[in-house]
Amino acid sequence: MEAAIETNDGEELTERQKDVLNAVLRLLVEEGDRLTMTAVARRASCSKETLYKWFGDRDGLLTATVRWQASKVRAGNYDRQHLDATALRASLEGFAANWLSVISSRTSIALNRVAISHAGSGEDNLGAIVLANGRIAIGERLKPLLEAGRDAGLLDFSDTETAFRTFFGLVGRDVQIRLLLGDRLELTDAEIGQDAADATRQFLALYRAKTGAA
Amino acid sequence: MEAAIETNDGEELTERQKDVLNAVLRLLVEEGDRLTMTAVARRASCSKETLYKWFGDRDGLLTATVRWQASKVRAGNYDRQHLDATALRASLEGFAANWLSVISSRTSIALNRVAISHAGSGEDNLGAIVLANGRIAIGERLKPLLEAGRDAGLLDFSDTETAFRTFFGLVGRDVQIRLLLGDRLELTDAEIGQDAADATRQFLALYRAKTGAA
DNA sequence: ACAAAGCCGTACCGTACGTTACGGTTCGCA
DNA sequence: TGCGAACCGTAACGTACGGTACGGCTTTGT
Repeated sequence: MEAAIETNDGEELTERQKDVLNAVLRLLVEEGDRLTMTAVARRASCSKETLYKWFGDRDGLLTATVRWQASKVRAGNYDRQHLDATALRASLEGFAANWLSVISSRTSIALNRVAISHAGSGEDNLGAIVLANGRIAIGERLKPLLEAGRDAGLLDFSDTETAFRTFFGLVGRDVQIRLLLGDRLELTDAEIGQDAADATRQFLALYRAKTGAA
Repeated sequence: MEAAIETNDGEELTERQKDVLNAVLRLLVEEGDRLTMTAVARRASCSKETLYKWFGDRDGLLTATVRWQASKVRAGNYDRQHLDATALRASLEGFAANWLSVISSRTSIALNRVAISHAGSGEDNLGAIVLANGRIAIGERLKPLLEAGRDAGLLDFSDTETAFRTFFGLVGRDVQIRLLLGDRLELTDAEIGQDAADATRQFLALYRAKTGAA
């Protein structure tokens, strides 16, 4: 029940197809889920016939778009050999800041909205894809860091998943739900950095090993 | 920019109208946002003409439904005169458990989904209503408790809003976004109680006054 | 150079659904 | 008892949009 099942793609797309999906992304940000196939065709300067040939139907187009965006976001894992308290803190802050900028981006908000809409309308895997490339992907990337921190004697926890979920909560707090519900909430880079630092400080206060260094 | 603006209602509804809105709620849970006016009329055993006379149009019906549910959920504030460490912890756990059962209820998930969908589709206040009666309402009810805890020397923080958002994050973590995206995640009462206790313990670890009691 | 394939733009089709209209029935009230 | 208002059930209307068909243009391969 982990990632990799829903992430097998983003490639085998021609440049033209990527252009089309980028147009869908822009349209999704502007119009939300009410985008029409006609609007997509006009924006992407392609025919509807081509859309249907390439992506099957409307859901196929949305699915391809979500996968395409996911493949663009996928970042490298933070695995370093030398981990001290300073490096751990910096890495955690990096994760937190990155996550906050992702969830507060217009693209992420739009994609989560459409995925949530579809999750409410019967059988659909858009939600699973977004989940696999959001919440789950960040978890898979962060957990090795947490365990490395524990191996280095810097952190103390028994269950990695639980520790990760705490970090997730401390970082995200109410940001995502507020944005999804339409709350105006412009996060500047400075605020993101501050929030990331605060969340990291709180996380370390909860999970720093008693015998660890400062 | 606080509540009370979007909450002026839930009343001046006849019993028959409440029945209709309850039917909408049930239908919303079953069908999601794709519910049709015809389906509502059939389920509620009323005519479409009546629906339009009472609620104006489809959006009016949804808005009335969201307000009606909000008016049902509104709970009393936790204000007690005698607050010691034990009572504070119990109250926080109560808030946390209550919040977790709300956001994991099928009704809340359905309503948040439709509100989020509409927030993505142009001008709409469904999101604002849900926000005002969810995230903001719980904040308004919890903040007095936090400040009472501070006044009693049990808690230490400078900004109430920030402290509340931390508590919010520790309690909710990834639960709401996972449920909204369609993740199967059945929370039993026992798990909710456990999670509420854990979140409260972590919150107190972060915000307990240095000079306070155990 | 020419045929075949791919694609653009547009017109077209079918359906679902929001909204309105209307005949028939019930209920409150004088 | 009779009248009007409210309401139910259903039929009908108009539109928006997903999906398809087709004529013409461009590219590719031989």
